[in-house]
Order: sequence, then structure tokens, then C-alpha cells
Amino acid sequence: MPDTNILAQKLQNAGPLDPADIARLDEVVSEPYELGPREDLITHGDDPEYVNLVVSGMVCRYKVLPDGGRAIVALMLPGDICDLHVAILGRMDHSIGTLTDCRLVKIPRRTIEDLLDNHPRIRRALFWSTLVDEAILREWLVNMGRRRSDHQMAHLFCEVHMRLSAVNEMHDALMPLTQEELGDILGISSVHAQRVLSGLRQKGLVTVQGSRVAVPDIDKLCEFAEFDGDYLHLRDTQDGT
Amino acid sequence: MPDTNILAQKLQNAGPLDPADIARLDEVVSEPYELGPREDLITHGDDPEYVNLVVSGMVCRYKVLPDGGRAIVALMLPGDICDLHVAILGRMDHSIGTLTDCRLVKIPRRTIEDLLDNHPRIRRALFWSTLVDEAILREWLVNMGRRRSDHQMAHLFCEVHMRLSAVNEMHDALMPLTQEELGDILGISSVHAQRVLSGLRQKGLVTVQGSRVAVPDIDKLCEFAEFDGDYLHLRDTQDGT
DNA sequence: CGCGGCTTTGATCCTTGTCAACTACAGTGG
DNA sequence: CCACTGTAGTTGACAAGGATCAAAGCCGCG
Repeated sequence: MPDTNILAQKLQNAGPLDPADIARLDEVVSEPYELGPREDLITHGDDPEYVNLVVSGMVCRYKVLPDGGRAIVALMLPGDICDLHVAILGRMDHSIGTLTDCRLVKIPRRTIEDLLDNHPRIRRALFWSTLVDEAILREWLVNMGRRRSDHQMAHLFCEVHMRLSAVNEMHDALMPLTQEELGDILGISSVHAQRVLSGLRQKGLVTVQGSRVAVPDIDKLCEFAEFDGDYLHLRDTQDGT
Repeated sequence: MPDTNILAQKLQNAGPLDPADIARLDEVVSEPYELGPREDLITHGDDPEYVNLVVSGMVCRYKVLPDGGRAIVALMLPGDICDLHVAILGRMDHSIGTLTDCRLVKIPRRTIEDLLDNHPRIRRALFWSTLVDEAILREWLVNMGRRRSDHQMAHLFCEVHMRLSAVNEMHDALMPLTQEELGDILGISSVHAQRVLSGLRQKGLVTVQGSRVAVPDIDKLCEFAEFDGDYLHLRDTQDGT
């Protein structure tokens, strides 16, 4: 059940769900399929029949730039639905691909429609999750435009840490990414990503083994990043009141 | 009716509405109130009872930075609802304020709930508008992180032009903004905003009178900005099929 | 007339991009 | 077991975009 419930776990951050809702979600979350790193789920222009739920691993939303570069505009972690858009907007205005090994669940568009039309609490939770995604984008926008890239990178680590914790998936090290991917997220070159990462390491804010980053002291990192997780709109981040 | 229908006009970009839906929206859009420039509608931390619809003028969503600066993370134009979040997320994680003289309509939170719960087509249209807002944010993120600021500024002008056109509000010049505000949107200093704007003027891409920008040739500007309006998900941008 | 806000322009500094070389390491085939 | 190859990480030198500081010009308004 820990796996199939990842969606319910995420959605309950929006507010309580009924047992009936959770049962419905358990139906929705069927057998996952596996994907290796750097595979596309959906590419720009598609109008697919399914929506993808991340069960494990890390997925990104990205746009390919005219100069051939890649801008990663969102990270999807376990419990996140990659492309709810599709069910409403139709065609995609960007692409979605894996970053790591992943397990995903395909949810038919029709099922999404059913959830939206006939399950008010789930509908509200999905709406909530869309709005949180939007809030995250706003924060990324601020991060991108205004902060120096070391603060920006630290902020990213804080966010991922907090989001993983919210679905109890903060097991091992976060950010199993190459420096190029890190650069694509932060809008900097891979060379600079390297320098910034070394800088954080030298300050003792992170430790790096291979392409994995660990955070020895999350509070210190949050302070450095001026991170305030309010925008994630999680309930009861610390305790279970 | 041209005024009160601005919401219907916007939402019909998502797909057709029934006459009954439109009648309901006409009820919702009551008497507007007026606001001068630089007034706050809602500030960070509020949990207000109303949601605001822009009838005329320009409103922005912004965050105040630790260093006292301001980052504008969204523009709301006629037909846009400023803060649908509030009805779902509760507390605000940012502030909303006017940029110009504005007319706005207050919509009670309860009314929004009714629209979401009992009017499927309107609900879908509202969901659509949220997703488009998200798409705009993604585009802004790319713009911010990857493009040089002259392209970025041109891109912004193209977007505003297209969004205003979509609700037939592209009357006079766009962007009645100070250079500081322009800088707050683009993530650059006001001094640099000035230089970039002069650059565009010298290239003949825009004309400036006071703090108003006019676009003599929108196609040329779009080309310069590498602007592709797909992400706005408007139906039938050119004609009325 | 004088004040305050906005725009314009110049000079200098800092952050980051780009180019390029070099290292470390894993996988492959001999 | 070892050379060969490809990918990612590391480091240095230099260039460029944009920030910052500062001062001067432009208006609109009391």
C-alpha cells in the first residue's frame, strides 16, 4: 500500500479525504511501469490519452530553446501528476521527461474527468495541487530573476527536501542530477553549476558523492537560502496536530 | 454589457459556454469599484473573503524580497481573476496590487465555490484559466533565465499585446509602466530597463511616449522576441471561425 | 519658482558565460 | 589485464551582460 497510496498521501496535504475517496484513488493508481533516465514521457505538441503519476524517481518538465538548450521549468517528485494540463488544455506546450530511473502510473484522461466531475473532495485536492504548482513556479521565477545562483541552488535543494519529506520519500540523498541538469534547472551553464556547487560544499552546506547531494544540516541550508516553505502550502509540516 | 461580459469573454477562450452560464456570469460581475495606481488589493498573509476580477487597467502579483526589492511575478489584464487561489489555498503567499488606474469587481468566495461546484462548464473554464496562468509562468521562467533582457522585454510586450487582443482590449498603447516597474517584471534594474527600452526604440521595434509603449509592427516584434503564443492556449487567434 | 519623481547617460565592478584543457571513471573489446 | 573511448567533473582565462553608484536633464505640480 505505501506505493499505491502515494497520490492520496500527496493530496491529503490539501485537506482531509474520505475513505471512499482514498478507495477511489487506490483504484486509479494501478500497476506502475518503469522508465530509465532521460526518457521522454510526452513531447511538445502531443495530445496524449494518459496522464502520468510519479511513484518514484524524478521527472522534469522542460522546454527546448531555439538555440538547442534545454530549460527545466518544473520538477515532479513522487505523488505528483505530471500533466494534468492535458486533460483540460489538450495539446502540450512543452515536454516531460525523466531525470532518473522512475516508476510511473498511467491514468486515462477519462478517469481524470471522472475524478473532477464526480468527486468533489478529490477535485478540490487536484485544484489545490495545480495551485501549489503555480506557487512553486512563482517562487522559481523570483529565484531565477533575483537571487545569486548559489542562493538559488540552495533554495532548490531546500524545496526538494521539503517536498520529498511531505510524502515521506526523503530517504537517501536528494538531487541525483548531473551538473548539466542542475544548470538547466537554474538557468546557468554546467560549468558555473559546478563552481556554485563546490562553493556550497566548501561552506559545509552540502556534501557531494558522485552526482548525489546530501544535506547535513537542513536548517543551516534554509537560512543560507532564505528559504520560507510557505509557498508549498503544506499542512502541519512539522507535527501532526 | 461590454464591461460586465469581460469575464465571459475571457472564459470563452477556453471553450463554448451556454447562455445560462453567461447569464450566471453576468450576475457575478456586479458593479465595479475603482482604484488608483499602486494600491494593494491583498497583501501577503491575508485570507480575504473576496476574489477580484479585473475589468480595466493592469494589476500585478508581486513578492517583496528580503532586500526590500519587489519581484512582479504576474500581470493581470481585463478579464483576469486576480486571486482564485484564495478560494482554495486560503492564505496568500504573495501580494497583489494595481499598476494603473483600475476598475475591479469583488466576487465573494462563496460565489466562486458555487461556480466550481454547480457549473461544470464554468468550472472547466476556470480550471483552464488557472492552467494558462501556469503556462504563462513557465514561459516567464524561461524568459527570465535564458533570454537576454532585450529579447525578454520584447517577449513581454508581445504577450501583453496578444492577451489584450484576446479580450478586445488592445485599444491604445500597452504597458503604461514606469521603468522601475518594467525592471521589477523582468528582473533587471530600472537603469538597465531604460537602456534596453532605448535599444528596442532604436531598432524601431517600439515607440515610447512618456511611460507608454506602442508597437508599430507587432509581427516584427514577435520575430525579434522569438515569440510563439501557443502557450496562451487561445482559440482562433486570428479569425472567428 | 522650487520641489519630487521619472528618465537619461556615464563609469566602474561583479556575476556569469564561453572556450578550452585536463582529470576521473566506467564500459568495452582485445 | 590493459589500452581505448565516452561521459561527467574540475579548473583556468577571458569576455560580456547587467548591477550599482552617481549626476544631470525633464516635467508636472503646488
